[in-house]
Amino acid sequence: MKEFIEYILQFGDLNQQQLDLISQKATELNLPKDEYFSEAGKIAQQVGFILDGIVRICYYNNKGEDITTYFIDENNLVVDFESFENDIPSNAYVQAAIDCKLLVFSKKDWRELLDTIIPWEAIAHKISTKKMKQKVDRRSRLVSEDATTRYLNFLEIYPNVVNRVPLSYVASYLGVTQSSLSRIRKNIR
Amino acid sequence: MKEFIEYILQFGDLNQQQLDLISQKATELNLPKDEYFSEAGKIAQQVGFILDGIVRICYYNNKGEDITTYFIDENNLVVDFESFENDIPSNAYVQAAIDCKLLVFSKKDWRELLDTIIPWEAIAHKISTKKMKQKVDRRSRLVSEDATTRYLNFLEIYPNVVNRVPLSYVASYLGVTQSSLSRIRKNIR
DNA sequence: ATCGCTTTTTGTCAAATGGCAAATGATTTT
DNA sequence: AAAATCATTTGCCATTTGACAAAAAGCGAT
Repeated sequence: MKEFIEYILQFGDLNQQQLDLISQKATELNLPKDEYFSEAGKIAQQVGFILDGIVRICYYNNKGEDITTYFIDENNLVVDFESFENDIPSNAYVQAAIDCKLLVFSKKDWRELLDTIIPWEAIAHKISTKKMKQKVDRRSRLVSEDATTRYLNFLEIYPNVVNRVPLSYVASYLGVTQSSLSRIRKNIR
Repeated sequence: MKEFIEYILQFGDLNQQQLDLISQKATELNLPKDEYFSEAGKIAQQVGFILDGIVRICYYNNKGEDITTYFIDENNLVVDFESFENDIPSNAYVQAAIDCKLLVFSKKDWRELLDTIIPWEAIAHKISTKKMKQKVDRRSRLVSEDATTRYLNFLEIYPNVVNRVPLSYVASYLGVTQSSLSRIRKNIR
């Protein structure tokens, strides 16, 4: 819980009473590898914070290939805000890439926090904006680089991910085949 | 102005008095081709709405190449919300890809609207979330497709852009060289 | 129409990447 | 430990794309 408190205090000030209220709403959730946190076509029902593990965002392209578009690791929020806030179906899967331990807020509780804690909305908004911006920037920089540069960039951005998830997830994130990525890794060594 | 009113009413209800107030704050701006609406390293100072023209978001990668990461065309908002709201430097250029006519709100006026018109914040938030989500999705889908598919997809998403901006902008957006894109176009015909 | 400039197309060749299949390695189950 | 299963690496060849340079096309100013 401490990690989450620290996380949100980066985005705004809250007093002890408010922090206690937030703590009360959080529940722990163990999400085993391969299970979904939320699914495409369904409305996101919860906000999560990763205490331990790695989650990936993915979808199936028109060839039916499973494409990872993002990784989220420890001490970060997991939520499709657009789906969650507006009650519209998400267009991506959020799946545990490895066994995860999450802190979870239900939509009901999250909305209660919004109503009760005045700065909460501003904090949530800041987090959401910052995270989406980060995602746009990261993915934008994937397009115009060669595969090796993309991989090196990936290592910088996600130092704690590469050796914990299957190669195929990283390959689809980078937009190369698994065999190409394997060769790229060989050349770097 | 009518276009802008219609645009924002998609995201929430406002009465006539509120709409008038908004109209008063808007000023028209002609932005000639190649001029910047906002620049990397500087704090975004205004919100724009494109009445006519096309704007592109771009940056320089570590090889010094000019990379377009996004196009924005008529009847859409132009703003780096993260920079604008938090007064932090932007990391991208926003440039007129062709001559543009914009509706512009200064930061001061925009904040006055936030203070005066209660639903304004929620509307701005919805727009910002939706636009960023769209951007993430569009760019995500660029990585895992081959160049021809990416181009066809571009045509669908930006039917009004392709013949109005230089080929080189489209090429860097798609992550291919200008000559490759030229060949791809030839093969499609 | 012509000149000068920019943009786009094309040619040639080299390098990067993909597709497929087999081999190797790692992990789990029996 | 052996078998079964899954993940990763490698080989081979075809295809795509990039790099570079030259030609062609488009466009505005005169």
